[in-house]
Amino acid sequence: MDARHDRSDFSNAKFDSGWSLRFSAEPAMHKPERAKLFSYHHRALILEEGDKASSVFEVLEGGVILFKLLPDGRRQIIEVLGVGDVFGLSATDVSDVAAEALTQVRVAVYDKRVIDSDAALRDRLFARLRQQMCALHDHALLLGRKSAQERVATFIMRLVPDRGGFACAGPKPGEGATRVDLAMTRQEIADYLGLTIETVSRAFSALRRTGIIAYDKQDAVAIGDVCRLCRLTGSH
Amino acid sequence: MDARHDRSDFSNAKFDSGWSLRFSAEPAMHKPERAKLFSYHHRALILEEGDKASSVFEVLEGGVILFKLLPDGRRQIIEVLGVGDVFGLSATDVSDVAAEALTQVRVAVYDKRVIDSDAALRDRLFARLRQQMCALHDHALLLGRKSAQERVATFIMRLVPDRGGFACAGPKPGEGATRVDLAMTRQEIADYLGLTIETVSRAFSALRRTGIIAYDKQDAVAIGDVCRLCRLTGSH
DNA sequence: CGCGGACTTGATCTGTCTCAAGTGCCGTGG
DNA sequence: CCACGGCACTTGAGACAGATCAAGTCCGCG
Repeated sequence: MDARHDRSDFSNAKFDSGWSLRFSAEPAMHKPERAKLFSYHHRALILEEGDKASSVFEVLEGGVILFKLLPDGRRQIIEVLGVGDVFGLSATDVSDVAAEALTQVRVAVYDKRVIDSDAALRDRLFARLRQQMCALHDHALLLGRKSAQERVATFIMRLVPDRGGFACAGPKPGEGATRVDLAMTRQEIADYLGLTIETVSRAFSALRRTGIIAYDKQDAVAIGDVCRLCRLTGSH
Repeated sequence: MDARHDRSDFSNAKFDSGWSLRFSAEPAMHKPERAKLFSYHHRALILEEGDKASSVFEVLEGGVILFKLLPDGRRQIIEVLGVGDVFGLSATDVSDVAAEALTQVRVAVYDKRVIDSDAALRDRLFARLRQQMCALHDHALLLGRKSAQERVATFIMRLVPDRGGFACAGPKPGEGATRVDLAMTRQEIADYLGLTIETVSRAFSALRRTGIIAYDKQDAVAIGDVCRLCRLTGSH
């Protein structure tokens, strides 16, 4: 292991923002006003790298992945977005990433002028952007410094609401196994975590073998002891 | 190599935003109004993970690195910031990253209320944030999918102004070797690129051996043929 | 001149990738 | 109802890029 900076008293546990993903529509979702609404089906391409995109997209329901391709076909999934997340704003008026629907998806598209004229909307989108920025920071740490096992453990933890982060609630007394829906294929998980599909598969198998997770359908995972999984993320 | 998605006709060259870094003060820098000004010397810690930070920091002169630590001491440098870049805004009012001065640095710190009341300032900071978001996207691709050699080549290219990106000017006729100042130690480069110091050193040595770069002092690099280096980044 | 810190280089180790078979499941058609 | 094909996933064996361990070298500074 390289890059050890001695801070043995230090843990970033309490600073981990503990963001997590939700694909189901928010019950009391902000009503989108002055926005165009679009729907996309599972796996539909919403935006390509280089598409003109000066508007802001907000996910109302479902999941979206943002990815980039290298000329030789290598793919990196940059962000996995859930309800409330935003995309489409790049430095230029051309998108720097491609966007694909992970599930059936509903999005609101706001014109630049609408955003300029609506302070509340702007604040909401901006707050979310800051949240996504933190997620990108976390993910850079994962991609640059975590082992395959730690990456997969971190990935699963991100799907558990209210756990593993900054304000982790701890296990609710008498709570059974937590169930999470991966909503991504092994290939997509691999492209997100900077691994190969085989390495991801082996990491899942290893977690299952040690009894930390269980699953029959491979995308519906039951976590017996969330804290035990959390300890494998490398962050705590 | 995994994750090949056949798009043989595709190149992301034209979408690469080609952001680059500048550490010297902008000649016609926006005059910071209603902001507190601070200076930090080389290697000074500006912000720690977990520090209260609800204000926005803007780099006026010099370079800043943002990084995260894992409890066992592994470090990942998340962003390398130059003049005009911003930091300090996280999802909560607590910083999710630490910030350190890479050089002698001058920063402006804006209070939240000042930003709310000044549309021009807000637009400027927001535009820069979008730019940094694109840089984070690019960097995720680098960390997740590029080889050591490609990472180092990409790193050096980012220090070359106006080249390798979206709107690459191409070589100026009659232009000699381009000189860039790395401004970072090998350890910092390694922590930024998700590699070890030895691997970074070997990559630099290999580039020198093949004549693509030259250097005496190890942080002052001369690039004979920028296009040749650019072809090693994996992006083009 | 001698020391320390940053870098380089070599030798070896190892985690992840690559290549190659599987296995399981689900939908289709006989 | 079952055979079939296709796709996603799993598993194993071996290769290899990059990490680790261990000397060096270079250079600035007291």
